[in-house]
Amino acid sequence: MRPKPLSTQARKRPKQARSQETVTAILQATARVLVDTGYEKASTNRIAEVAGVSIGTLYQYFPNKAALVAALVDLHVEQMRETFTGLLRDLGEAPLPRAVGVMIHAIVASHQVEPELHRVVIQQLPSVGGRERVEAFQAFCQAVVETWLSMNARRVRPRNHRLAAFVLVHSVDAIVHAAVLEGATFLKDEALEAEVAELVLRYLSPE
Amino acid sequence: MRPKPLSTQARKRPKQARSQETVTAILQATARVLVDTGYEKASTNRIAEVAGVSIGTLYQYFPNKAALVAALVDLHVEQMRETFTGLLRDLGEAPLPRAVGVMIHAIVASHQVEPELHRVVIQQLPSVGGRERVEAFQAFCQAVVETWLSMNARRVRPRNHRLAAFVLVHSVDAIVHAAVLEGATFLKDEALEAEVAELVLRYLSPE
Amino acid sequence: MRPKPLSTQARKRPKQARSQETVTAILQATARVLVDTGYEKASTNRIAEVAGVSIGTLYQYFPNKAALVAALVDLHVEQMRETFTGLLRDLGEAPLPRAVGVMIHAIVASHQVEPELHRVVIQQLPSVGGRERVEAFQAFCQAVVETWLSMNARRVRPRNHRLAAFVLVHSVDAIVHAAVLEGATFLKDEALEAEVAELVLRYLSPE
Amino acid sequence: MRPKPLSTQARKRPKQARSQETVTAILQATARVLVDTGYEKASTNRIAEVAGVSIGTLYQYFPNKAALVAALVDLHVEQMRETFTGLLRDLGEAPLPRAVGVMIHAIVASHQVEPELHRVVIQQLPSVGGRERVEAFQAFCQAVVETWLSMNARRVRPRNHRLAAFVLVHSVDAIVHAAVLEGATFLKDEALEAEVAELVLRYLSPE
DNA sequence: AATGAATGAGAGTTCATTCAT
DNA sequence: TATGAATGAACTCTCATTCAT
Repeated sequence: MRPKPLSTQARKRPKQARSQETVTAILQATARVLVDTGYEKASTNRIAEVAGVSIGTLYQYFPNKAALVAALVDLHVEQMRETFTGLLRDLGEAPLPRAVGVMIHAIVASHQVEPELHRVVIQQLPSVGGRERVEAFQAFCQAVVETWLSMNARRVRPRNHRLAAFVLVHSVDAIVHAAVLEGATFLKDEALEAEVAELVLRYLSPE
Repeated sequence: MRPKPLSTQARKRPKQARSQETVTAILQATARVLVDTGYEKASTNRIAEVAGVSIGTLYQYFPNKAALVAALVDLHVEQMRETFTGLLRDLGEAPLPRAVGVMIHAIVASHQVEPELHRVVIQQLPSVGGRERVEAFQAFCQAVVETWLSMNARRVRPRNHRLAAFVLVHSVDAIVHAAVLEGATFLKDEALEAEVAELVLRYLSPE
Repeated sequence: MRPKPLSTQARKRPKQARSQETVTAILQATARVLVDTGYEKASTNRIAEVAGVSIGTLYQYFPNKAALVAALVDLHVEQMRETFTGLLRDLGEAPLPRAVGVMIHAIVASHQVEPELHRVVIQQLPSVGGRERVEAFQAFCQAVVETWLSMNARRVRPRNHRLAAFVLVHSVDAIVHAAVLEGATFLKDEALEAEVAELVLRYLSPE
Repeated sequence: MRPKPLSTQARKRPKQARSQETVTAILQATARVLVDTGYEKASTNRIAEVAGVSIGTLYQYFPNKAALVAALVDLHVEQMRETFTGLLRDLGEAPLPRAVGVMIHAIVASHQVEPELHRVVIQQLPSVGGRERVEAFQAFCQAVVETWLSMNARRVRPRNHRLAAFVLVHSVDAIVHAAVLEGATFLKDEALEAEVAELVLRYLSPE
């Protein structure tokens, strides 16, 4: 007997074009159902129905519900990461205020990729297969910030870069989260983004 | 399907001592099962069993699962609120650094009331009956901070007190959350608390 | 979290009279469905339906299908055992031919307790939970015969009593089985029983 | 439900060499999967995979699962039959003890052709397509024995040859079965075979 | 006030089988 | 002749909830 496939791994890599479309359809349906009905009420049968495939087809590609959701979260996190890193190119020698502005904007932007899906992912997903993937993204952001702090050590006040990265990423993240979840009245004008910049700059400034 | 009861309110207010004990036992069992097995696997039958009470008895006091969880969350939030406000007495005329230190400590302390339960409440609870109650506590904190800012308007830099309260509460909250969830290596020494104080003080300082 | 109940153990011991009836009804329904449709097509839903209880009730008493069938087999084997031992009292000092006749008759009789159910149990049950229980009965019969041989060592030819018991019990058992399964044309007249007695007596006779 | 195909017959007789190999691969895979995972867990998809063939190809040669298993059982029974008859040549005028010894050995040997597969076939196969084929082999053995009894009528005691064949074949068969299934500790030394010969000879001996 | 047996919709998942390519 | 994506009925089992006692 073969070992049971690890619960959150995809079942097979589709080879034909048709299957690729099917997988895409299933993941899109998963996102939609998750957003519409929440995780609790999102059943695999419903997802298959929305995807326009039979339940059997769904299970050909995903061994269980957790794996299905995990795949979707992976996709989402990957998109956030791309958006984030894409906005961070050429940051090296920018002056402090500009650098901070860019980084904050990158975080904000990465949270605005499919914000409704993001809300569900953050708020409702059970630990297994969901949350840790998002936390991995946060860890990645922290690493980026910590690296940047080290590279600009002479220009910033904090000496413990890891601690500073921890403080900064969580602060900014939380504020952005909250703003996104509140329906974004704050986010639309740039007051919030500026205020966050103020927070960060003052925290980093030598003196 | 039978029509779903909509209420999240408790069914009856027990007046006799014995009933009160029963309710307490049920809520404690709910907390334990929630912590032990997570929300997904916490069934009402299991909770009744752990409480040493029949399932029928449980439903005499709580009309449905949501109400049960809601009552537990209410209790928890109430304890957080008490801890929080308890630490905030006589803050009126304290100098800025001390006032900030006290407030930060109050937030930290309120998060350390039954931290395991807190983790479950924050991470796993479905919207209904759980999250909005926690958010209500955050809103309360924000109101407190906003009030304090207004009362100390001359001594602090930000002019938009609502925005500042939003920024501060979410920042501090998120950092504390994260620290609690990470197993609290940071929290034990006071480095983190000091760093957060730095963040807030610099944000508030005029010029 | 409690350890998962071993797969073939019953779930709870019913305390009220009503539940005892329910359990009986479920087991009877299991027997009927097993006989009517065979093991493969016997679904738990069908069994519950025939028993006149809901599927949930069935699962209150039996944690899974295997446990349900196992309980039924236990009951059946117990009845066979009672029939068998009931016919064996006062065998002690009977002359050889009479003793052999009685034992053979006991085996035949024990196979005629609900022969249709017996057929299903023997022919169709998957290893888990079914077969080994029947094999335990065979082992029991072997032990009885071996004991009897030892107690009558002077009167019988074979010296290796364990081997002799093995040979005898399997022979008689198989012949009876086959006769039962073939629709019992042989069994009705006593020719077969006499012939088996011949086989055994000749095997046991000293010289 | 689509109408279920009723046939147990193979779909087409492969004529080309390649097809023949494919069929062989499928049947070998069936045997392996049956032995490894048991009948319950043996799925046609799994068999096709093990055979290194697509599920579609499997269904080109076998109209359904029953036919597939039936073909395998046919093969197995055919091999048993060949082994059996192969050892029975030139039995005609052999003295009684030798003849009996040869026949018993033939039965034992025929049960040792792929004993693991035999176990599965005997223990696990559902009636349809499996069991009756094995019973056909038993009937064949009975016919052989009955014929031999008739041809040696003067030398043997029993007058009802059909009944005697029934008794003998089932006895020997059962003992051999049981020995094979028990892991064959008895079978290895020849004590068992000798004891069975004793049983049979005494049963057949005139007076 | 307390019990616990009973309910049953609906969940996740499997697998024999088909058919367009 | 071979492929493998797609199908969907049917399965086992859970759990929030009710109600007669």
